[in-house]
Amino acid sequence: MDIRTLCLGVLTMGDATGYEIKKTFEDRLDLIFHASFGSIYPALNKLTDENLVSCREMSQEKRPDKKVYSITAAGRYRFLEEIMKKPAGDRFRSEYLATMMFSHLLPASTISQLIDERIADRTEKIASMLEDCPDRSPNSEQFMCGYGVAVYQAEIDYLNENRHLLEADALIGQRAAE
Amino acid sequence: MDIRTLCLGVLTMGDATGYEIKKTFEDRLDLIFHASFGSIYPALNKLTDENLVSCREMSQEKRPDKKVYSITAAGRYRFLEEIMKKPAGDRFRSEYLATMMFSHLLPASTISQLIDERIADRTEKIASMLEDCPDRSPNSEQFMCGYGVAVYQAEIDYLNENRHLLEADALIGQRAAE
DNA sequence: TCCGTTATATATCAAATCGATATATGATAG
DNA sequence: CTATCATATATCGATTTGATATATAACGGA
Repeated sequence: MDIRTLCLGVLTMGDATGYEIKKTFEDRLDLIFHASFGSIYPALNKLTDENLVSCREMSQEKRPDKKVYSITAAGRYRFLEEIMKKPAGDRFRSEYLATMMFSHLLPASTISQLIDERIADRTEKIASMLEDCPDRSPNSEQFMCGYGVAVYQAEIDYLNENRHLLEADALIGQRAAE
Repeated sequence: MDIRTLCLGVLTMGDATGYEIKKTFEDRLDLIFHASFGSIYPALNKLTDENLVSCREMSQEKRPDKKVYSITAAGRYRFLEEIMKKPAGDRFRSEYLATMMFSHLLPASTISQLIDERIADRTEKIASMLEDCPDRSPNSEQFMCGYGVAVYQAEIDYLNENRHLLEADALIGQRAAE
């Protein structure tokens, strides 16, 4: 499954421009699947070439022109083929956790600050998820929203209960450095 | 922070071959930072060119020759510089969750099976984490291990409590298709 | 008023990274 | 006897990132 496939998926939910697809990735899918402009625009061009989406250009007043994409019947079929495949394993990259892994090399104050910031960030993300995801949404979106909240809340709880492990390490490092 | 930096990080914990570094990523860092052979070997070559690591070749009986890498003083300094920087945001990609997002397009049996498999996988991962991460480990490793267990357990709990949301969607999709 | 930032919108490109493949040997399991 | 797994390194096409460029309008603060 690549970004082309995910663009098809977003388009099954309704027509959209490349910009709007990026917004959807940012707002609702970043927890699931990260994608940048540099991959979305080329993906849409290729999908258009393959007749999996159609594109109509619209000129706008007071806004740049835009290209609105619609998924075609062939596109829907292709998307179904793709999501029938066994999903590959998750791929995760967190510079934050990588930093924490080496907390014993950093000053205690830096570690504490990073943890505070993380908790604040996760708290914010939970709030915006709960706001954007009311009862009206389809079940799958509610599920995803709840999933995000559950995981982020687990992270917050864990940080609050175990931050002393890292803060102790950092203190030791600091003393050794003195 | 790139894979070169993380290789330096792994080498602060002791000398290792490229293969062993890959193992470390798989066994203990996959939750944190994904990396493949295709990026690790070139990373080590470049680090060697920059004198951030040194390399000694060792011929072995009954095993292929290997190259053991050690971090240099310059490497340690560079690594510290890198982890002092503000960490970039997490980058996540889960084909599994992407599939779940469109569960209403799939047969109910497929969804149920995927959820069962996910729970089994997470349960296994927790078990192996608890096994590999006893008290002897330094605080930061215990912290990471606990973090993984907490997040995976939250996922399992959430799936058990909310799988009906997706399974209901899939049933509806199935009826509509009939 | 002027200036910086944010939002809308598309496009491109070097650099980073993935994942598959190739090569070689020994051990272990079925 | 054969298949698979573990050790070990290397390469390469394809994918993806993240930064940058371009253009216009709105909005708020100094």
